[in-house]
Amino acid sequence: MAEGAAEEGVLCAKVMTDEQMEVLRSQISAYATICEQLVEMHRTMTAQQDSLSGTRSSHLFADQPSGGAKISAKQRWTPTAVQVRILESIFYHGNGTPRKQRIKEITSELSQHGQVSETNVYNWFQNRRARSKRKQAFAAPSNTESEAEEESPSEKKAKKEDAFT
Amino acid sequence: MAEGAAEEGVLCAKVMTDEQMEVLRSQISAYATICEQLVEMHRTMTAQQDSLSGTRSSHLFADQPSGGAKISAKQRWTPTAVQVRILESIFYHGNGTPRKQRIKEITSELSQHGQVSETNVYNWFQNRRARSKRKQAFAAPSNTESEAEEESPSEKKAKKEDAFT
DNA sequence: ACCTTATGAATGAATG
DNA sequence: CATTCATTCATAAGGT
Repeated sequence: MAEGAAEEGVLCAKVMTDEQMEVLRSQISAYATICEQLVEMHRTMTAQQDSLSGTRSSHLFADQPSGGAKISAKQRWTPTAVQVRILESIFYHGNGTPRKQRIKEITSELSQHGQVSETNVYNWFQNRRARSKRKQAFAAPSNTESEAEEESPSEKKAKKEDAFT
Repeated sequence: MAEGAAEEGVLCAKVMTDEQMEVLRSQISAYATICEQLVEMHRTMTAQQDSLSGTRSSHLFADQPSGGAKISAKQRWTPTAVQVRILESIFYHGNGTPRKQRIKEITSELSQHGQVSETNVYNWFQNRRARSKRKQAFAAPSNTESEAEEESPSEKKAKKEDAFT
């Protein structure tokens, strides 16, 4: 499983090659896909079971009861795993500037996997971009060009670039 | 599970910081955990549904007997006493909102007393401020008494307001 | 050893 | 957009 690779990277060194990176990347991707499928499968089966015994015990990972009797519900939107995946994928795809129309489309698509509003989507992209940028700021304040190494007090640490959540 | 056991002493040019590693690590861990739970759940339901056929399809992906998703290592940054003192002092000094540049300076200084990243510092101030504010919510509803602004730099205990419920 | 508390980190939403 | 706020989650620390 993925643990092997992860552990390897840590135990042996603090660095990763592009290849290793790719491996991890695809592994995570695989997990994501599998999870989606499982969720779907589970949903179906749960629906079936409900007809018989109404045994519901799925509050594992923020699968909010759509349209359920949420009395003291959370006020804050929490995207489901599937939704995050979709959003991430869109974000990653390069469409960094979702227009009004685009937002609607995305919202529409996400609605199939849970309650969501256009504002949610909008905020999500805003936050995503901002945080991505901030990480870069933290990460690379130094010049990208290979110039004279300044007298750094310590090793160049803190390069926080988001993976691909 | 130990599939990446080949790349041992690879000299890597492309590096990954501990933060990045941690992100990946937790992501994989999260997916692994979710997958396990889903598999388990699915298994249970399948067993329920057709207790006669006993359809087991849970070995689709990875069904490992051992505690697989246990990838843990360094997880959370914990400031040293000295670092806390410095941070506390800076916070007390009035710089309520440290800018990027300021963060870097502080990080630099703290680095002399232990490993820190700018993200750590950033988070620290965020939390510190939030917490400080929350504390006053109880202390001063509308009293005319002296309003306590801060605590002593190195002494900031007394945080027992569980709010309600 | 478990339970509680403190606190670092993540993130949706708000504000400028 | 850039920052900030508020809430929440996860986990290290500490008490019983």
